[in-house]
Amino acid sequence: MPTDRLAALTDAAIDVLAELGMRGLTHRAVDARAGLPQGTTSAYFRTRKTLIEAVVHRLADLDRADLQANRLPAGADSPAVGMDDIDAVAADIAAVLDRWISTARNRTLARYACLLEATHHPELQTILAHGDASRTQARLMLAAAGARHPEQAGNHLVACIDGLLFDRLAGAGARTAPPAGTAANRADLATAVATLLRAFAGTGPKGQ
Amino acid sequence: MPTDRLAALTDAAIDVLAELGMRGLTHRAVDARAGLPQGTTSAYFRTRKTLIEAVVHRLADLDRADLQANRLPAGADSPAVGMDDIDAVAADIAAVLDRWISTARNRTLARYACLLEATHHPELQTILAHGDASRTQARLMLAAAGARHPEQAGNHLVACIDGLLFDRLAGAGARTAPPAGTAANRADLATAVATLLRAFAGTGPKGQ
DNA sequence: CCACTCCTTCTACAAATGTAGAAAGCGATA
DNA sequence: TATCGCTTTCTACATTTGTAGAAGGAGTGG
Repeated sequence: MPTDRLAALTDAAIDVLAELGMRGLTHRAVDARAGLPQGTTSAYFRTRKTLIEAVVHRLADLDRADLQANRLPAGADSPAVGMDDIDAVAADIAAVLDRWISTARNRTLARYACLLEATHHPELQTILAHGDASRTQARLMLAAAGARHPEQAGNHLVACIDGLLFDRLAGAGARTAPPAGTAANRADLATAVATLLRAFAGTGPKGQ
Repeated sequence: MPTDRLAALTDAAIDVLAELGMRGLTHRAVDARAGLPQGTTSAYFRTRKTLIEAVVHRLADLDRADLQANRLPAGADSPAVGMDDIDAVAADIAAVLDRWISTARNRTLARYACLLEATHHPELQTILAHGDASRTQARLMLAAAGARHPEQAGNHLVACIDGLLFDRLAGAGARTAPPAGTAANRADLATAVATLLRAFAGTGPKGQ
């Protein structure tokens, strides 16, 4: 059954992509990273294109599973969401973000590499998965909180949260912000996210 | 005088980087893109590393010049900034962002490619330039507006604005948002940026 | 035991790439 | 004009990479 082998190869490819960049993603590098004999990747993914597509699909799957497991806490998208909940929701989101730059760092890096690649290879845009699910959730939540234009606000909100993520992953925040994986980082992210939630929900600020 | 030739090559390299990605950035590809005889890039940048470094420096320079030319309007960082100004400031920022995804798209794409590359090649992190200058400006502005933690808020603000940028460049916003270069896009960005400014300045929202 | 089928591993090879050095052009100065 | 120093162009070559196919097992049914 080649399915575990395929998964091993694809995961190795994600690591290679994260650590060596799109340029370093070669059949042989994946073999080495997976600890499998040379030629293995080439046998399973006859062309480089199929290898990249496999990576994209796996990333999409992982993200889907991740978001599924990390539903916002009960009621976050119900009309009864109040100001107190917002801090809780923000903390949850911050926890996810922090994991994405610490534990799941490689996956996140690989995703950004693929997003950039999708710019000149439109067929890769399956990676919408992440963005789309988040957007729906954001839209529902903001609508429930009484935002005036939940669709637009949701899009802006998700884009901004992704900005916080990328900043800590590859931007200046990677140097200036508290180290990934620490409570301080989660706290810092949580205040930012809370500010965003309040702002895009259209309710007053609580001070930062 | 090789300086214009160097500039031509580096600019061509930026275009190649934007259009073909890090993988497509080869000496020969740059030659072709610049319309110069094969071997030219190899003569000026003996190794690929120097070529990339040249690209990074050029991007940093261009960004510096851009930010210099696009200082926030008079008084934006003076204590007298009021709520009315915020919309004007937001519109200005939105205009810059819109240009970065329409006219200057290649430059922006190349910058993100380099940022990702800097993740595994720390010596490339000269690209701070953009982030740092923006951060300083943001911090000053927020401090003047009376934000409680201007440093932290400034960092968050810049990260979020970059998130809006990346979203339209390579994220879902590239498909869902109004087309780059249009007034509609600038307007959409402006409302998002205004919301952010108000939120991180700690002043009440005006509704989105 | 054999034949057949799959999965795995190895090998081959053309194309592309990084890099260095040779050749060629060209302006200035004696 | 001959020579020198420079920039530009061309050529060569070892590596790396993508891709295909051959060789080698290992299990299964006859």
